[in-house]
Amino acid sequence: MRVSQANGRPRQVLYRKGQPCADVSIVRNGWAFRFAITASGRRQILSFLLPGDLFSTSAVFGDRMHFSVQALTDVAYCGFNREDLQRLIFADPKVSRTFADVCSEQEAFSDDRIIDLGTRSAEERIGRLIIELMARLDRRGQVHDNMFHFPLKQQHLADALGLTQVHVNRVLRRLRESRIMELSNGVLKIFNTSAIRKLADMR
Amino acid sequence: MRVSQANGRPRQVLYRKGQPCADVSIVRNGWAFRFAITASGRRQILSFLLPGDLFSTSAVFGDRMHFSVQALTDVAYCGFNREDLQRLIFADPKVSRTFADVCSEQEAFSDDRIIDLGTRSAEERIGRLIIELMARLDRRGQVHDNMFHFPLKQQHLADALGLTQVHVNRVLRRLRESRIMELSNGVLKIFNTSAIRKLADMR
DNA sequence: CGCGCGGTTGAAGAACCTCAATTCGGGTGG
DNA sequence: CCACCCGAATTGAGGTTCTTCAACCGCGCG
Repeated sequence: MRVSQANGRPRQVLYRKGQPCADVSIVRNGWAFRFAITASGRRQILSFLLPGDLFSTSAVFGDRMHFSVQALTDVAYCGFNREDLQRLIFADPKVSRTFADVCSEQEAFSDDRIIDLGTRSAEERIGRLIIELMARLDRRGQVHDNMFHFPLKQQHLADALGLTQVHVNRVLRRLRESRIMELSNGVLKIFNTSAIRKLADMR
Repeated sequence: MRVSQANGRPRQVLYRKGQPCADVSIVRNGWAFRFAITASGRRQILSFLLPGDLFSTSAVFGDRMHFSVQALTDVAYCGFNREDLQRLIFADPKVSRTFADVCSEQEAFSDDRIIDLGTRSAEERIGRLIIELMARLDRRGQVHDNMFHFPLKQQHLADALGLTQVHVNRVLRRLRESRIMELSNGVLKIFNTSAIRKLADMR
C-alpha cells in the first residue's frame, strides 16, 4: 500500500473543496475540521477530526470532496492510495464490515448534528458538542480528571453550532458562573458532570 | 435475492428507531421521511424519501437504525434480504462503485442540510428545500410546468427546517404575496424560478 | 352536526444577532 | 525593557428573527 505523510500548521488548509486528490487522508495527530463557506460568506464547520479520523468516508470512492479541511492545531496526517485502499477494504469481508460500520457511524453523527441545529437551544448545542468531543477524546485516552486540551476558539464553536461568537461567549460565561464547566487557555474543565449531561440530554 | 413487499398509509410509521430488521428497505412509490424525536419531544425530520431511495445506506450493513421512518402519502416499499444484497453489491466492482456513489451523495445531502440549518434564514431554508425536492422530482419526471405534487404540510417543513409551523406559514405567505411560489392543496407552483433560485443560492 | 386537522392571523416575548468599544495576553521589533 | 500589535475574549446597547400562546376559520368526514 502506497502511503504518503504530511504535516499542517494551525489554520492551514489541508484540503480545498472540489480539488482532485489521489489519496485518502486520515488524521494521525492533532485536530482539524471539515467546513464549507456559503455564497454569503458564512462558514459552517461540518465536523471535527481527531487522530484516527478519515477526512471523509466518501473519499474512499471519489477523488474530490464537497468541503474543505483546515488544521486547528499542529497536525500530522497521511494519505493512502485510493485504489490500494479499496482493494484492502473489499478483499476482506471483515475489513469491509469495519469500514461499513465507520460509514454508518458517520451517518449517525451527521444526523445528530442536524437534530442539534434543528431543535436545540444554544446552551444545549454547546453542552452536547462538549460531551461528544469529550467522549471521542476519552476513547483516545486524552481526558484526565474531567479535563482536556481543547483547541477550539469561541469562533469555531459558533461556526459549528450555527451561533455567533458573541453569543457563544455569553453562554460560556453562564456555564462558568454556574460552575458547570470552564474553557480557558485551550483547556476545558468540567466541574459538574451531571449538570452538563442533563443540559445535553433534555430540555 | 429474497425480496419482500409492503405498503403504508399516510402517517403510518414504517420503521421504528432501534428495531432490528433483516431487510434493507427501499421506497418504490410515494413519499416518506426519516425522523427522530428528541428527549424534549420535538421532532426533527432528517430527510425526505422519494421513489427509489433507500431508507438508509447504513441499513445495508447494520440491522438497526438510529431514526424512524414515517409515510407521508400512500407508500409502496420493498425489503431486500441484507445478506443477499451485500453479496450483490460486493460481488461486482461496478455495483460496489454505484453503491459507494450513493453513500457519498447521502453524505453531501446531510452536510447541505447542516449548512442550511447552521447558516441560513427561514426564507433561504424553505427556498432551498423546495429547490432540492423539485430537482429530485424532476429526475423522476414528476415536475410539469414548474408545478408538482407536494404532500408536505407546513408542520413537516417546520420540523425539517428547524422552524415553527407558524413561522413557516408566514414565510409562505410572503413568498405567495411576492408571486414567487404558491403551495396549496398539496400542489406546489413556482411562478418565478429565478427569484427562488436567487433566494436559495445567496444572501 | 360536530370534530379534527391544517391553515391563518395577532400580540407579546424570548433567543439570538449586529455593531461597536474595551480588555487581555502573548509575541515582536525598536 | 518597553511600546506596539494582533488575535481572541468580553461586555453593552439596541435590533431582528423567530417563537409562543391563543384564537379563529375552512373543510372533509364520520
